[in-house]
Amino acid sequence: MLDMKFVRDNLDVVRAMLKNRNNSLNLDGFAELEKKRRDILNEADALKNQKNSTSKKIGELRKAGEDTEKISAEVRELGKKISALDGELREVEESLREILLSIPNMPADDVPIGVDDTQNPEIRRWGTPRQFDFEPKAHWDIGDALKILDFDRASKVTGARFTFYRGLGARLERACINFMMDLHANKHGYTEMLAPYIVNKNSMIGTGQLPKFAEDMFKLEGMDYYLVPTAEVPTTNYHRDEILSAENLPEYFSCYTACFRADSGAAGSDTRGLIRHHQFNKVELIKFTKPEESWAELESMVAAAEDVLKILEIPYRVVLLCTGDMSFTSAKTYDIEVWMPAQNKYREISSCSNCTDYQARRANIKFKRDNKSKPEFVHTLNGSGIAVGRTVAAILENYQQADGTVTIPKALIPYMGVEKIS
RNA sequence: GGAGAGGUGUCCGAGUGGUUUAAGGAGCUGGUCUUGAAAACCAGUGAUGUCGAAAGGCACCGUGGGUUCGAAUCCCACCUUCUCCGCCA
Repeated sequence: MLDMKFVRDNLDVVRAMLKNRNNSLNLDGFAELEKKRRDILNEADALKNQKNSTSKKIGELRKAGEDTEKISAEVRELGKKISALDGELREVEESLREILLSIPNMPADDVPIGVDDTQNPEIRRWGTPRQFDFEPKAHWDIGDALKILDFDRASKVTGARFTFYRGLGARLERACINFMMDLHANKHGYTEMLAPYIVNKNSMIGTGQLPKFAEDMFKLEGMDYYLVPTAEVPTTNYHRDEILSAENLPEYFSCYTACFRADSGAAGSDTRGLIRHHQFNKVELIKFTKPEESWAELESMVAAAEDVLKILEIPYRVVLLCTGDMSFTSAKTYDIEVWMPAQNKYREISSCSNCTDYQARRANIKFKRDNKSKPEFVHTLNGSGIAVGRTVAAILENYQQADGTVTIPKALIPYMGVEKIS
């Protein structure tokens, strides 16, 4: 969330930001509420001060054997006033917090203002889309023909938007996970992590999924537990309510999890294939950095994610998300879009964001520059490194052959044990 | 799942109702000594959050309630850690 003082002193700036993000949140009344909070707080604190010193006096009087009945009654009255004020304060603070939790992060200055994904500038392209001398098939048709993806049985066993991988299809998914985890650990300096797939409510608030996006999540019945929508949630919350020391920053983690998204709003698009599922695999990259380092760290995080596609030799492009297309917690996001021959277009396969101090403030993650200095909020970054199911889809489409077989990218052959799927 | 024992500041650790503005260590900062360092000694510091221009105030001893003029200390609930037992991939 944003700093309350910042919102108070920059209401117009925040309002303009909301507009750029297509966010309809109304901030009327915020300033009044914030003032009310301080008024109540000051009044309550003054009364508490009076109460504390009087109570101390009672102790002394008792020791001296004097009667304290009258003065005790006075303090009792004070106590009543104080608890009334405290109750009022709690309500005001809850309302303020609710508002603050609903305000998205401030986009960085170099993020273009735009309405939707048609206004995301392309930053760079890598690789040349292959020229096919036959009509390239969609990955779901390839997967079906090779009997390595089974959507029909998944819908019987569970429902729509799930899949079974089988045989070399299952192995290809697993090979991609292992290849990505090894790459980030060995080459890019990330500490490997395996995290819980279930997190509590405070974690979901910490990274910004709650309270606003509850309908996108799978919640466990009768508990305040949620299936993780991304490894960003457990891994960023790893340091929730902690004060880190500067010498350990920046800290890099890579974490594979299955990801679970209810995504009810997205029904209707990408109904076929691996692109939009309720459960998918993803290798996530997370960084905790000092504020002054986070922009450079974002660039190197995108580079690490791009490296996956470079080594797999699949064409892609990088776009910078405009204000209207950015996620709630992000100050700046690059998407990597992979080339999908059958659809003849680039499709999102990674999203790398600098959340600046926005999540750190929600999750209370700080660091100290040295022993004497005051704690400051860290900056948190997260990025897909990369989405595994979509990588498999991209491999199937980009590496398909005229005879219906799929060759395996060189880097994955050691993980697969075979050179093609037939 | 059952039984027992715990959760105190950066760390160790004392503290069962009123100089606790949290003892005492360790640590950290400065100094003395030393060629330099260590050790020793002296002094300082003592978590974090919040309101305030500042002085200063308020909150905070796992979390949330309660009792009391006054709670780290008493009561209740919850969370969590450890030990033992049971079950189990």
